[in-house]
Order: sequence, then C-alpha cells, then structure tokens
Amino acid sequence: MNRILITSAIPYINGIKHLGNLVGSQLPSDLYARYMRLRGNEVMFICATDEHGTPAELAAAKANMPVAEYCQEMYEVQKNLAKEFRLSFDYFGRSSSKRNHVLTQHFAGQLDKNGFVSEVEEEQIYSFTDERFLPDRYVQGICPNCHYENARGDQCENCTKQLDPTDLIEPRSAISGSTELEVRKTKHLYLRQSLFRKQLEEWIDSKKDWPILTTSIAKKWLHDDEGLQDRGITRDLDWGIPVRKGKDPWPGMEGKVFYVWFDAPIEYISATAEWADANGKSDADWERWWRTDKGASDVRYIQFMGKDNVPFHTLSFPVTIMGSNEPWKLVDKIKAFNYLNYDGGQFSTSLGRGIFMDQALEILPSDYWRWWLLSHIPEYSDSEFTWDNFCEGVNTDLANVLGNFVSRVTKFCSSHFGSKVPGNFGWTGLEQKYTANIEQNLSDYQGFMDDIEIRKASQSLRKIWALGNEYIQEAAPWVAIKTDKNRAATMLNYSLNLIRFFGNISSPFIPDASEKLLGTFKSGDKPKWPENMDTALTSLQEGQEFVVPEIIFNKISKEDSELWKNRFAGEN
RNA sequence: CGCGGGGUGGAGCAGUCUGGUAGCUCAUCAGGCUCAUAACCUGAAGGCCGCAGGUUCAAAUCCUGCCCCCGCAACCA
Repeated sequence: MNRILITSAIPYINGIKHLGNLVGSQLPSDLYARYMRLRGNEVMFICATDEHGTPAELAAAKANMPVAEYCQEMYEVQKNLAKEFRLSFDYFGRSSSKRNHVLTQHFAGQLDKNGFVSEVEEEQIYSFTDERFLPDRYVQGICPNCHYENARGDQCENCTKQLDPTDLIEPRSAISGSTELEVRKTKHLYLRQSLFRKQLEEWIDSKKDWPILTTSIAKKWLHDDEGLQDRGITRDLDWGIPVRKGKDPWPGMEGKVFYVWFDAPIEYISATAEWADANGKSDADWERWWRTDKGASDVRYIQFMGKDNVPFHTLSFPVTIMGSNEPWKLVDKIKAFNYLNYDGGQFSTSLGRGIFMDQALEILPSDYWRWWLLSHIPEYSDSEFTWDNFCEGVNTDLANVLGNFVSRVTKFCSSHFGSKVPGNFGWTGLEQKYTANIEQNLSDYQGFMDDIEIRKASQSLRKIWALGNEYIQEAAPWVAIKTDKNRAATMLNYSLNLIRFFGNISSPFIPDASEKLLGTFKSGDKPKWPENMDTALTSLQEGQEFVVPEIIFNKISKEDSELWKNRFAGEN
C-alpha cells in the first residue's frame, strides 16, 4: 500500500465554476483519487476555495454583501456542487481559514529570516472614488501605441503591447470609470525567486514524467528575458491574510495583506490541517502527509491544475517551500491541462456563455458529465465542447454500450431463469477467450490510470464495456436456451458477473452508475478492484437474487439537445 | 522574427521521443442477430499524415524554411 497525496487547484470564490474549470483540475484529480483508493492505497485528497484578492472584493460589492459573508455563502455553494459532482475530497477547505492565516504568516516569517524577502518601494494607481489601489489590469485608458480606447494597464489587447498603467492616456478606473486617480508610493514585499533559478531548474529537470505542457511553461519563465524575476507577495487590500512575520508584526507593512497567489497554494497544507481539526485528529495526523521529518518521506504527491496555474506551482510555491528551509513535502508530479472551449469560443461568465456546474446538474446527472468530460479532457491540446459531440459520446458509450448491455442481460435472464443468478456449468473456450481479452484491456486501463493518461484510460474502459456486448452476441444465449438450458445458464452467469465487474472497475469515472450496477445484486457491495480475473468473473453465487435495474443511462434526444444548445448560447 | 500548444480519412483523437506496409471511436454504406434503450455484432468504403525542400534503401516520424488555428502564461484569478 502506498500513500498518495492529491491536490486539485483551488477554484476561485467569485461565482459558480463552468465545465472548463471543472475539467481542468477537480474532475481529473477526483478520478485519480478514486482510482488510487480503489487500488487499496491510502489517499489524502484536498481541495478548497481560493478566497482573496480584488475580484472577490468586487464580486461581494456587486452582490451588496460584506466580503466575508459573500465568501462564506459562495463557499457553501461550491462545496455543495462539488458534492453533487461526486468529487470525493477528504477535505474541502477555505484559503481564508485560521489555519491558513497562521501558516502563511509562518512561511513569510521563515522566508524573511532566511533572507529571501526584500522590501520594494513602488508606484501604484490609487482611485479616490473606489477608495482602493487598482491592480494594473483595472486601470483602463487609451493605448499610447495604437490609440485603442480600452487598453488595460498591463497590456493593450488590441496591439498586444505590454504597458504600465502610467503609460495610458486619459487613465480611468475599470471598476467605476472614475478619472480621479493618483500615483502613490507604496511599499511591498518581494519573494526573491531569482535566487532559486538554478535550484528550480535542476529540480524540474529531474522530473521525467511531467507533461510537456508543465515543463515548457516552467522553462519559459525560468529563461525568458533576464530569467526568473522576483515577485511581489503583498497587496494593498482589506480582504486577505494580514502581513506578519510569523506571530510578530511586520513594521511598515501595516494594513497590507499577502497576495492571493502567495497564500493559495499554502492552503493545500492548511486544508489538510483543517481536515485534522474537523475530524478530531492531532497535528501529527496531517503532518505525516506534509513533513518529511514527520512521516511524509514515503508520500507521493500529485497536483492537478489548468495551464494558467503552472507558473505558480512549478516556481513560486516551490520557492516558498524551499526557502523556508523546513522539511515540507515538494510535489512529485504535476498534471496540467489545456482549456476546454465551448462551441467555437470560450466559456464566458460575463456573457453567460457555456455551461456552469449548477446548470449542468439541472439537466443531467453528474455521471453523464463526468464521463464525457473525462473522456474528452484537454490533455494534449485545447479541446472543445459541442452538443453534437456530447450527445454522441453519452448516447453511444453510456446508453448503447454500457447501459444496454445491462438491460439485455438482466431482462433476458429474468424472463428465462427468474431474477436469480443461474448456475455456472463450466466455461468453454468462449468464456476463456473473452476473459483473456478483458484481462488484457484491464491491464491497459490500469497502466493508463497509473500514468494519469486519462483519455487513453477512458478508451480502454470503453473497450471493456464493448466486450460485454461482443461476448453475448457471439454466445447467443437466445439460441442456446432452445436446446441446452445449462449452457444458456452459464452464459448468463458469465454476463451477470461482467455487470458486477463493470461496476467494480468503472467507479472512478462514473461512481453513481457503478453503485447501481453493483446494486443489481442487492448485496450493498462497495466497488472493489479485481485481483484475479477467474475469481472476479465467477464470484456471484448461484441463486443469488438480482433486480432488473431501471434504465441506467437515458439517451439524449435531438429535441433536448437543440433546446440546450439555444439555452446556453449566451446573450450574444 | 513575443511565447507555448496544435495542424493525421466527414467529426474527434492515437501514432512522432526510439524512422520500416497509417490505427482507434463516431458518422456513412452493406450484411447478420432479434435478448436489449430503433439498441447490439460483423464487414466495407474513405487519408498522398498543413505546405515546400533536405537527409535516408526507407519519413506522419529526423533536419531546414514557410503557412494556418488556439491560447496568453506571475504585476486579474
């Protein structure tokens, strides 16, 4: 038994996430966590909400709520949606937790003590109307280069020129539109990442099993321009973790908070501590996952995230860990994903374009989404959600191949033998042939899951389901029943065992359906990974009762698909 | 010459590292079955692997140049 620590990138608090967010980190990490548990490993699977920063404050203001209250509410919403998508987190924490405050301040103190923090005086735009400093992106104006009217303070999206907010002609606040701005001097803490360039490069080079996407993004930031730059880790905001050196105040930094990207990854650790608190465990119980001096040296740690998160996880957060000079666990493997687009464009929260987690569950159960999203996950390039592809995938794989197999077997069996498992009067070469074939595919499936090759794993699983139909077609119990009832009984015994087998191996992808498949036999079994094929396919007792299940997956009709296509097309 | 990813039969993808008769799923067509959710099974047709050169006995795969699509990746998250 191995110990596997799994974290999903933590979703930002300002609203309900769309399917692109879901498929980029939470869903694949859940797949892996479920698989690893099924294989008998000890798993700690952590996620949380990422609650700090300007967008959270603005979203709260828009909702006319105090920011803490807003976050509390959205946390509950996200937590509940995660549950409905069957995301099996051991703990779903909050980056605003007490634990994270303490730990973030602790890391900052350690980094400072070790000389990896510097204080930098810089100029920032302050808006009187908004009563806040504006991040570069929230300053708009006319581009000095191309005269585009809505250039942002970090970059002009029209001519792509990189800008400073002070370059803009007629600058205004993107929040209020106010032009009552001034440049103010303000002091911030910088993380001296540049000192770690060599160490980071060696560390990244030592990782041979990371996706190209992960390493190429990391390398880009290591080598671009003058190489890895120091980064500001504090902000002039109200909502966040107050800047402190461990437990002590930080002179000159009063009223400032840590930058979200500094405290967000630390929440992976803090959330594990929150897990311990919530379950009446001791510090030792969470530290054995994170402290290599306290039992974590045999832990394998895997992170899941979208490509936009990669620089923080390959560079900044490792620097935070390394620079602490404390024995915290570093990540072993980073699995990063590209983006999922929606029907020819991007998902858009502001335009209401695309499908959001709550809406998805209004129209179909989670397994439909889980299966399609995972089998089409943007693993090696951006991929696209279209209703035609979605319906095709769901109807073919889930309804026609898997669901229909269960129907034809259970219905045929109950009409000829009653709702009891018929006897096995001995396998022939046919059963042996299919067993061997399934075993081969199971071994592929297992290999792909171990390597986190999700699309390939889904193809192997699908192939196994299809073998059920191929078997029953070739066996043709509807012919055998006329002349040799025992032979027909054996075929159905084998087929019913296949249903149970499918239930056992499919649960990482489709946990609810998996439960239904196992529930067919009224045994209340939990999914269990098959260790031996012969045993797995002969495990049902003769005479054991089963129920003919309701339709497990309904097909999606053309009408529904058209209806949904229009509903989610967005405003424009 | 901003950077990264991608360009393989109608659609979605694998194969490219480690050159050697181009593979999978879906859709199409034909046949079979009739237990089943008009489902299932079998077979066929369909591709000069973005373009142009080069290396080689041999290139989707290696090298050079070019074209096209997607994304923006720390100071929004």
